[in-house]
Amino acid sequence: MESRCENCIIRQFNSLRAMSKEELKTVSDSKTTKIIKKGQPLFEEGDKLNGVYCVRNGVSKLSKLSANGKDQIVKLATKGEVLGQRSVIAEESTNLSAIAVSDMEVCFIPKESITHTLQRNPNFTLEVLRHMAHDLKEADDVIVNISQKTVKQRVAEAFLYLRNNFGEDKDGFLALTLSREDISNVVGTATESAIRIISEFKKKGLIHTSGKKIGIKDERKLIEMVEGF
Amino acid sequence: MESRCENCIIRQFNSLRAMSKEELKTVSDSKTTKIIKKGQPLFEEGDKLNGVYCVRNGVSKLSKLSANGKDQIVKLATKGEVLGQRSVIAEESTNLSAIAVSDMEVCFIPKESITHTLQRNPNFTLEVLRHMAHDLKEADDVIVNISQKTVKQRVAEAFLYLRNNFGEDKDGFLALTLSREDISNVVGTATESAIRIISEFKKKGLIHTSGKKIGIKDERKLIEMVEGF
DNA sequence: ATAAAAATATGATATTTATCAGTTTATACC
DNA sequence: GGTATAAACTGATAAATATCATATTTTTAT
Repeated sequence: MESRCENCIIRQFNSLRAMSKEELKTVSDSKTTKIIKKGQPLFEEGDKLNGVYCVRNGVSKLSKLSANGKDQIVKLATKGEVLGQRSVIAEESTNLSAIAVSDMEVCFIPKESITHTLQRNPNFTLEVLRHMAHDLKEADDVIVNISQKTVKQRVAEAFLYLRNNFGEDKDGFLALTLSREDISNVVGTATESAIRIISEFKKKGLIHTSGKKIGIKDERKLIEMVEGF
Repeated sequence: MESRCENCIIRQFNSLRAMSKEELKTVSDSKTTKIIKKGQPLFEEGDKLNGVYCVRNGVSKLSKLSANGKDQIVKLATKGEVLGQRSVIAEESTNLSAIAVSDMEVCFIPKESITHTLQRNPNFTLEVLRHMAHDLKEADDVIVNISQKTVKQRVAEAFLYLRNNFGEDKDGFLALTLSREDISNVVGTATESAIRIISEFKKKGLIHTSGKKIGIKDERKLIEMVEGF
């Protein structure tokens, strides 16, 4: 199931699309495809990365460990996203861990092909820059959300975010199933608090659950809650 | 007091140093120098920016208004930093307001000279990318801090940050004096809470104050507090 | 299929933080 | 220099959230 980057559709969603044919060929020749099982790390905080990971399938959480031993999930990355770029560009060890929250298929691209292109192809560099500018804006939004919204609002927002970005299955449950602990780490709260709020939402008919699966039942009310009614 | 970018030392601290002589000349010919009084905005959230601001002197807060009417300060930018880059690069209106917290001298550089260079000079683009990668890392740290540390820890950290980045005056007060409200907006808490904590720190001998000026008295204990003792 | 382990759930309580109301102190303006 | 205005401060209280203890359910491994 080895395939060429030149034919990979995923590329259309990320900065690799700004590469020239030859550059892409080099990348394709040097890349290796990996299967990462749910729960396994792509890399861990502090690692020196020798390349970047292009996500072909599945979802990874990007998180950072705090002094008190809790993880904070900073971003959920899916198909098309390139992980580890920041570290390779800044030439420093990574500040985040990347752990699969579903089975993943990723391509590892050694940093040389990336840095080489960064130094020569301004279109590519600019494209990477645009993506990073977008990430930075999102990070600003997260900061404001965490500091100004209540835990309840943030949980509601997380569910809407999960549906908008990962969709639903046939039964109306969020396609990406996270553990309660992961949810609390996205939201930035204690696991028990997240669980309590999930129970409350369920009681109020905003969501329905089945095991760890969660489905959105009353989108309007969730949106109202996020906006502060 | 009109001067040329070619001779400006500030440039050494930011991505403009990666520009060629000719590019720098173009920038210099098109730039305008502005004096911004404390409290005045460079730009406001939602503005479409026609260029970037290179800070020659003074400090600006970058903040975002939340739904409940409180500002969250995301970053404090000083000498050498270039503001508005993200917006110009992504070609979208800015997500942050920039307001002077001390008198400032800035150079406004029309976006054309920036985008033109971005498309042609990969060194420059890469340099901008490196700076943005750094900002993104810092933003991640802020997210983790806000969500995992107590308000007390964050206030302590803010004081240490202010000293490390802006220094002290002859009397041992933080060189950058922020209002209590600004401090609370950096920390992400209610103004009264910040004030209460400042009083407490003073009582415990961790800091000393004079009017709105604050000085660090016991650095070790502040550091211990940040780390959770 | 069953035991063991892990995740989810709930209650009781403690702690942290926000809010509201009011006072004092500093700052700006005529 | 004196008054108006805003900022800083303090207390009382309410609300939000974390923590600890424990029960229940689900998952995993044998």
